[in-house]
Amino acid sequence: MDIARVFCETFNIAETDAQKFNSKFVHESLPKNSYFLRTGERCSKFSFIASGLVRVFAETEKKEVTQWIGNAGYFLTDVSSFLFQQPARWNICALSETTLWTLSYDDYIHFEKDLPEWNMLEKRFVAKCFAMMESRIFDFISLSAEERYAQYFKLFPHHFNQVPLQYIASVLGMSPETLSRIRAR
Amino acid sequence: MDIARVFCETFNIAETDAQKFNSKFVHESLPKNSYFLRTGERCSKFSFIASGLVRVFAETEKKEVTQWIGNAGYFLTDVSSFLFQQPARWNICALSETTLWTLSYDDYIHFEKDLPEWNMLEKRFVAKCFAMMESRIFDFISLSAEERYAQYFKLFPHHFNQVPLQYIASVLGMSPETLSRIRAR
DNA sequence: CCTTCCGCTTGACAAAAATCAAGAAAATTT
DNA sequence: AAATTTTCTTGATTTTTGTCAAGCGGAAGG
Repeated sequence: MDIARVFCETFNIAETDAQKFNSKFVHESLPKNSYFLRTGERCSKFSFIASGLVRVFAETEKKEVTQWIGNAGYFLTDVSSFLFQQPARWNICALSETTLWTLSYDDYIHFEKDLPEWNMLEKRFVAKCFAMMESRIFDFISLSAEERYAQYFKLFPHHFNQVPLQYIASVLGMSPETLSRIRAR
Repeated sequence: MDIARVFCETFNIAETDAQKFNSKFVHESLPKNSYFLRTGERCSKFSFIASGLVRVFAETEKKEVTQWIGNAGYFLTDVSSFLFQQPARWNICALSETTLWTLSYDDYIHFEKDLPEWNMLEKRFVAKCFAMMESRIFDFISLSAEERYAQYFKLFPHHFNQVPLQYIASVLGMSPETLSRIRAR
């Protein structure tokens, strides 16, 4: 998997420009059930998921809440924790053997200093994350549980044979039983 | 209201740096019920709400969905439409007489070209927007309707005597009747 | 000042979803 | 392969929420 290619497509820049970033992303392996990040830590990685699946979740007094399932082709980090070096809100744990291309925070800081266009690329990246979240909120306030399931199934059909359904239920904001019944139809 | 001061606090920069941005933000008045933006347009403004209230909403086949209520102290734009010059998703309409400080897209482009730190400021701004959305999604999947109401009331108590409750209900993802009943307790 | 419109509340009922509990199915470990 | 754990499904019940309809009250406009 070629990070430069991914950068081209994600940030809409020329392949020659994207090549520059390639070298600082190092290959990393994340065994199943191992943690990429834990709540309270400072996130020091900005990674691209080359293969595998990860679960982003938080613990509350009552229950464990899954915020997102990440699969190959997505970038992975705790945005707020990484950018502002704050304590992380999320746990991030591998659901299966996962491989990453990882930029360390130190190398990231050098990009920020040395590459004038870097901040613009980052801005575009974060703006796209924002747009995803905006759409998700719109789905929560405008769609029924069943419509939200249909939406998710259209976007991530491959999750359904690889991710425990209870986690998907949590992402969709419903109980596992409700998801099971919706699927039965 | 001093835009430079707001920039200092929002982006965590020195007041002298912030002064530079001041001049390009022009004062603008938005009468009650007039539109800042309509779905499908290209958003050409990045504004700061000096006073008043606006409603960000979209039409669906079934109903009108209010995504957000903006009040004094917040920035106002359709992030995706402004940054990527795409057709806007949102309608934005003044709920009351509103005053803004507005940066035009043309001046914004000049900032992007001329000020090396501009993209970093923007990145921070968008990252904060992202963090807000992330929290809101977490609330949707982890809290009950009543807890979500309590949360909203804590954050925006002043909305409740100025914004029609049906709009707040929509922001919270519930029917006006349900909000009314939750409030009755 | 009166009328009209809009927003809010309330009640009755229907629909959707959560909860609790039991058992089946699948995956993992031994 | 058997045992154990985890995950998923299903049923019964309760709780929550949505829908429809009626009525109240205040604001806006004639």
